[in-house]
Amino acid sequence: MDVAKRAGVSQSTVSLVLSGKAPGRVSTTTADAVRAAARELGYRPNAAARALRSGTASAVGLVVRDVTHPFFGRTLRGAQQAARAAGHVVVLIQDDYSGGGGDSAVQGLSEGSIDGFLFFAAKVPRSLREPGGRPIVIVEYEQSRMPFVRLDSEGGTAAAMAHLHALGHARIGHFRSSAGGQTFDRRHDAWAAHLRAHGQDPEAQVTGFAAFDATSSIAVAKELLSRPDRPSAFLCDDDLLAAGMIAAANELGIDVPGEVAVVGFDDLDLARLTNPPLTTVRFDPEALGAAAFELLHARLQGGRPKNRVLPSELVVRASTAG
Amino acid sequence: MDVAKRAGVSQSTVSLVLSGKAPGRVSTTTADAVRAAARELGYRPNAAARALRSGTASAVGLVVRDVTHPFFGRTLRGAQQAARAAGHVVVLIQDDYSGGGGDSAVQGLSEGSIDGFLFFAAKVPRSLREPGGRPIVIVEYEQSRMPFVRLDSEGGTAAAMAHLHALGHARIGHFRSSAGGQTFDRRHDAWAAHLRAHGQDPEAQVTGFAAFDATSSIAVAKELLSRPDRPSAFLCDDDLLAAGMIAAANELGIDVPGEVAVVGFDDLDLARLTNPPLTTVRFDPEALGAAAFELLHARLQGGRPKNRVLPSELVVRASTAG
DNA sequence: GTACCAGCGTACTACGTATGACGCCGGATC
DNA sequence: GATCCGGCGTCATACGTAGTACGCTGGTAC
Repeated sequence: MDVAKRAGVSQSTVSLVLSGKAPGRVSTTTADAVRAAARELGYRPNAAARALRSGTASAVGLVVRDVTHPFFGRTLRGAQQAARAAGHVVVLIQDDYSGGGGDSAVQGLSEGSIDGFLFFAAKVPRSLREPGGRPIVIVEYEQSRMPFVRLDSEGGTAAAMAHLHALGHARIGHFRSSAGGQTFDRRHDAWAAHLRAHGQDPEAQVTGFAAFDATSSIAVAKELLSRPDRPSAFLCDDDLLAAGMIAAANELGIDVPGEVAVVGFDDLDLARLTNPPLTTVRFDPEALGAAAFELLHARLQGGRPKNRVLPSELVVRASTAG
Repeated sequence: MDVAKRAGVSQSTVSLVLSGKAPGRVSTTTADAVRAAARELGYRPNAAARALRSGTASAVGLVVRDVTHPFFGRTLRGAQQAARAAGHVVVLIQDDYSGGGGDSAVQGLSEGSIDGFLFFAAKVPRSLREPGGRPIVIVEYEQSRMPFVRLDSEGGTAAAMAHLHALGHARIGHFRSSAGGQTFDRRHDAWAAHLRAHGQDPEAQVTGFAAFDATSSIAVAKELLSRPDRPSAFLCDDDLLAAGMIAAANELGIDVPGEVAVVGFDDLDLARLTNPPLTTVRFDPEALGAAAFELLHARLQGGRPKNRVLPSELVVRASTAG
């Protein structure tokens, strides 16, 4: 090792100094000399060798099915900031972990170069195993077998429903995501619970499914808005769906919120761009990402961290008020 | 190594078989036995050891300043598909490579665990160096020092301007991205070139800058739309800006496209959700990502690949027509 | 029968780092 | 003066793989 030669010490000493284990083992003078030599030579430790020897790569993978959803970028950002503070790196892996097997990217990285995984998941297959014994923390999905961090969709839904209720809406439809997954099941359950608590039969309400894209959401929304028993308000599983519904209402000449009120979820940037702007249930994705990393980090240290549920906030705009 | 023991061969033989170098060195019978043993034991080669020994990690990093932009996810998807076909993995790194130095994630990964980098860049600092001698391919930025892949913004802008011209628009404003960078400079230059070619002075047109978020774009758009010398059409650097302008027009009671026509770039999903839907210049981000990976891969093989410029397509919707 | 060869497989080393075991040295203790 | 001890460093090894050089076996050619 060149750095060792230049500093006039052994390779072991260099390793001790640069990995921060110097105190009590190496004098300040020597440590400074090593650091100076390393800087002058532009030395960078080899990550592969370090990972091989130490068994830890100081890197965690964030696995996501679709990186495109705007909500996700902010989750990543939160995880990344938390990771950086702990001296780790987050690498993002786009992968449809279909069944926890195969030669997916996750499997490819699971041995040696990644310490653990954050699964950003609408739904997690029952068959998911911790690949190569690497710990996993699930983001936005709850199950008994694995640690998780998720959003309080129940609370958010309850707040949105209470808001609509206070505006006089009794029959409220549910425009659901066809993506499936716990997130949306929770919203649907909380929606149904509210209706039942106010003497309505959820089964009798107008509901429909659409995907998170304009073509699908507008087409389905048009159909829902054309029903003879159209409700006076719709809870939409996501701002993208809500935007689709508003676009459909505009096309059909239905006034929002006069004839139909619309509520979304997530408070995407898009929520301010629709006409009218969207009332929506906001979450804090950065906090979600940070909490997820912290759980994983605790597990890597051998701990047994507690699962977390993060709160929501209702943002009222013109699609329900005025 | 357990696999070797189980198959009754040496570790060397296992390595030969599993890395595909068996033909001519190992008999089919032995090779099959090794593969069977590996499968039964659920053996996964250690990526760190492999990277250390071979000097290549079969992984490339895609570095991006902000993963949130919808356009980006699709670029990643394209790169990932191309990489998978070549037996590589793409990891995504969110990093503001501010000056090519520091203890950024890029630097942290540059030695040993990543073979090369794709820089998805609005702008690339002059000081950017290939970290640790790892090759870089720039995405959507052109300079003489490094290989690049970019979109034909000139051609796209020319098509959009020709379209507006054919509809009778002579004075055309430019709603510009404050993000800066070559992409937008090219669009601005092509916009100016068109105007000059038709006897207009670009300097005399209405222009303004905004960021890619609703707050900024709507506020600036309102100001532009309120100018006494408001043009009959606006070219917007991005669909997000265009959506902001449409939202602002709606708020101000200005009819789109009757009083002002709006054109965006990228054909984001959002482009179908605005009211009216957006005429926009579409690119193929998947192709961009794939081309970028292919250039990097060629460089890793020691080649000197040619830079590439990918074509555009004008998508006409209601924000300019009828 | 000797020499050679092709086919098949193995021993061994290197990659660059982390770390446990050990060694040296000067000062303090009795 | 012999012993011990704390402070400071170094030696040597191991991590799991790739690849080079070598060795064995049985058949073929002379």
